[in-house]
Amino acid sequence: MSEENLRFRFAPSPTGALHIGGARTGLYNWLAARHGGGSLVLRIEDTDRERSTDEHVEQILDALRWLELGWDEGPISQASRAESHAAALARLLDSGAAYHDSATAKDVEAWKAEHGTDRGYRGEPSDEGGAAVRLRVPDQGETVVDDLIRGPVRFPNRSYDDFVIARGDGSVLYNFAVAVDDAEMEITDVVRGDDHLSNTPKQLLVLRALGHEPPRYAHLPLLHGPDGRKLSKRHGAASVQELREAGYLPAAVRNYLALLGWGTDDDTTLMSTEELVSRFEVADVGKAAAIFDERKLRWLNGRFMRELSLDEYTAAVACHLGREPDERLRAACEIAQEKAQTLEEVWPLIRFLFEPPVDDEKAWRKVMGDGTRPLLEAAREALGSVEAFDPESLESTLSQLTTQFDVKAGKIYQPIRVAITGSTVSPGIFESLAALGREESLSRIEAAIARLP
RNA sequence: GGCCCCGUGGUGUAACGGUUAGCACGACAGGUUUUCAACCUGUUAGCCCGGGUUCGACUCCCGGCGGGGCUACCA
Repeated sequence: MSEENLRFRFAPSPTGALHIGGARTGLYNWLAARHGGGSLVLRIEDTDRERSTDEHVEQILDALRWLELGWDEGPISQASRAESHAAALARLLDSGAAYHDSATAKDVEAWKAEHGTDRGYRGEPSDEGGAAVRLRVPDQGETVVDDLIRGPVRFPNRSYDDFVIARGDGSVLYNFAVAVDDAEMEITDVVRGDDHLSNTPKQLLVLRALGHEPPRYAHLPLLHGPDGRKLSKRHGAASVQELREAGYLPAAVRNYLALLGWGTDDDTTLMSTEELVSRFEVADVGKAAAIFDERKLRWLNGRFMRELSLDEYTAAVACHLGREPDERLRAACEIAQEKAQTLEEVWPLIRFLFEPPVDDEKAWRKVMGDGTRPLLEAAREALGSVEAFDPESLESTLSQLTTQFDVKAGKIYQPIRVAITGSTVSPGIFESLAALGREESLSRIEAAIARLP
């Protein structure tokens, strides 16, 4: 390997929110750039002004920032590249490598009906105004994409149309713009989705006509939904924004996404981002499409959540809830940290500390059966008289009741839990009582007793 | 239709011309436990099919089947 300066680029098209597949492509570019000590260029692929909107650009930048995937140059929009594109286009027109052609889609179809479907369309130069520009594609030979992941992939030139590189109004099209940009920005490595593999020969043809050396290419397998089709909105969480709203941690998402299509040779699953950077290699990426499975993400996220310090955890929860990370929230987080797999799951566990108990008929029926009254009354007495209202004291006091009444622990703890939280699920009962405080705990138990039949 | 890519359990993956095909998630069972989560133990399930090459193929080759992508004056 030479000492060349590696330059990667991530070029999302802002026609919607940042898709999970796009996020993985961005991540792989980021990891590869960091791993190789190179730089990452963020280019916005918005040559289609009809579908690309500023709002979508902002969404994508926002998603990237949330994922903590920084870039070294950009974002660069296509508008700022217009002059370069026009100049390159003029050169191809001058050299005869490209020509104006007024043929419509119908004309092309008719041409193929006559010449066979396995042969690409070949047009004739036209002087008509408003004609699109097509690149001349040779009938002979093949264009080879030397892919880092798949090895050499051969495409017969004959099967490609003289494709359109600029519209009648002079604006350029993707396969042309992307080739010009990659060359002029001196991109060394293009890492992108598999859906671009068949387009690569077109870009190579443009590059050749312009006299540029092509970059290295690596085409990533696509991401599919649980039904095996290309991942889309139908498959639940399909965008980074949705992942964020579902309460996942950026570090967990990075770890999970990295594992979708790539693995380590020693079976390591849980990796910090530093470790990802040091171990990731584009050439090691697999070839087969992967299915996005949220269950493993949940597990991974739980692992990351539990490894956070209490301050980090509180900050993350506060941010997710849109609250201040104050002492009260910190105390609540302390007793809930071990319990949740996503940030979204934290609030149901701690809300009893901020609001009255939830009204859950099912929980009540399940737990507040016959014989509950004496147990709750005994608990009320015990809690009223215990000296220190801390988890340790509460445990020793309440555990005495289980021997006194000769019942299983759950028989007495569950009614207390439902009394103070309204739910059968909560953080540890002693911690919960302590966090709620003596006065409020007693009043909620009192209210529960009053409600008993 | 044409061109191209891909094919290891339900999911993500590892390995290799010769292993009892490994790991993780999930599922199931049990343990622990004040609920849940976590944790511990065990079980489950895989090389798409058919030919070749080879002493030997999941691994190499060919064919089939299956899935996917591209085939726009979209990106």
